[in-house]
Amino acid sequence: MADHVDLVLEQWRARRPDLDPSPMGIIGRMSRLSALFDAELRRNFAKHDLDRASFDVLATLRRSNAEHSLTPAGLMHSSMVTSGAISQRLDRLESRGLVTRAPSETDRRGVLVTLTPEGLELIDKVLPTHIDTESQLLAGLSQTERDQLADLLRALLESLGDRRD
Amino acid sequence: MADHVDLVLEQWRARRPDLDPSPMGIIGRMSRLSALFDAELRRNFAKHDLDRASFDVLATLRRSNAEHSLTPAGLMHSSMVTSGAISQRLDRLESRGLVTRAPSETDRRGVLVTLTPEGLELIDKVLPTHIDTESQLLAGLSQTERDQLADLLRALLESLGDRRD
DNA sequence: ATAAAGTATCTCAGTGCTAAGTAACTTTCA
DNA sequence: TGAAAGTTACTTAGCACTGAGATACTTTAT
Repeated sequence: MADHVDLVLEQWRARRPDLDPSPMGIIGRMSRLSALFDAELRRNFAKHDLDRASFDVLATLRRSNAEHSLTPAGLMHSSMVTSGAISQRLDRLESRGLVTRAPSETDRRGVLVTLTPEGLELIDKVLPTHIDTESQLLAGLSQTERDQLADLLRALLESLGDRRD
Repeated sequence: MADHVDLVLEQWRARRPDLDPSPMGIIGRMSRLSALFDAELRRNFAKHDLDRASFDVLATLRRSNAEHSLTPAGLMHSSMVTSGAISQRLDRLESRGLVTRAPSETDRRGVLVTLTPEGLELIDKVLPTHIDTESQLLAGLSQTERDQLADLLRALLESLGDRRD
């Protein structure tokens, strides 16, 4: 069995036999899988008039605490995008009435972002379809394989400094 | 041991115990790893006055055949971006003198993209540093773990229809 | 008390992508 | 042969992100 990356590796070994392209066997595959996942998840978001960026923010607020609230900095750390991107995402969500921004009560620089009832309703509607979509994307692996894969990915993330906070 | 995604899974189980978030244990981790990989690889490309998009095109041409040539459609399939993105990437590379575009001899709609000597020199200089960077990103896994991971990712890609062509 | 350093958020110009549409050409098939 | 369908590459508007910088506030250190 062979996928597209196997072809790429073969080509490199033919053209540049002096280099060892094996790291691409992991990083190249991860990159292709991410692109495939993104395309499929985007299709589902579009059905609900959402995009990945908005979904990420709504979902992060939904799971954060019982009040469904978080600071922009908290959203930034969870999403791995810059502060500018968060500001713009919040502008869009706020103008659609899905989140509110309120001044922090303890820090006058700070802002508290909270899901509105409309935001809560939307994310609770989309979430099950999102998990279904993800589940279908993984349907080609057995439960054992999925567990092994999750463990290896966790080990890799930890080795790169990814922590709980 | 726990990474950021373990926290996310715990939060979902607390807020929505009716849903099974386990698919995120794979798809969420893949997404975080891709973001970390991208950031690190970009740092290396920038040292050589390149970006990921340009590197992808140059590398695909470099490994494709002895003439280092390919059609825009071939580049598109390999890169998983739209035809418009390829046109724009080629505009940039052509204006920097790293590739040429010539009319196809067999199909008057077609174009043949070829590395210039400057393009070849650049990609051959960057390639070893790129592989080094990738190798360091994977240094936290043993060789056995890397092989297991590559096999699982290949199986997943194949189940999603990724083929050699 | 105050200066310096640090933090939180936002703004904006520049960049590269997608989606949709166009134009030119090739293939299929009645 | 000729019309319809398919392919190839390109153009453009719109979008979301980054990186740099600005502003306002808080913490630290003297």
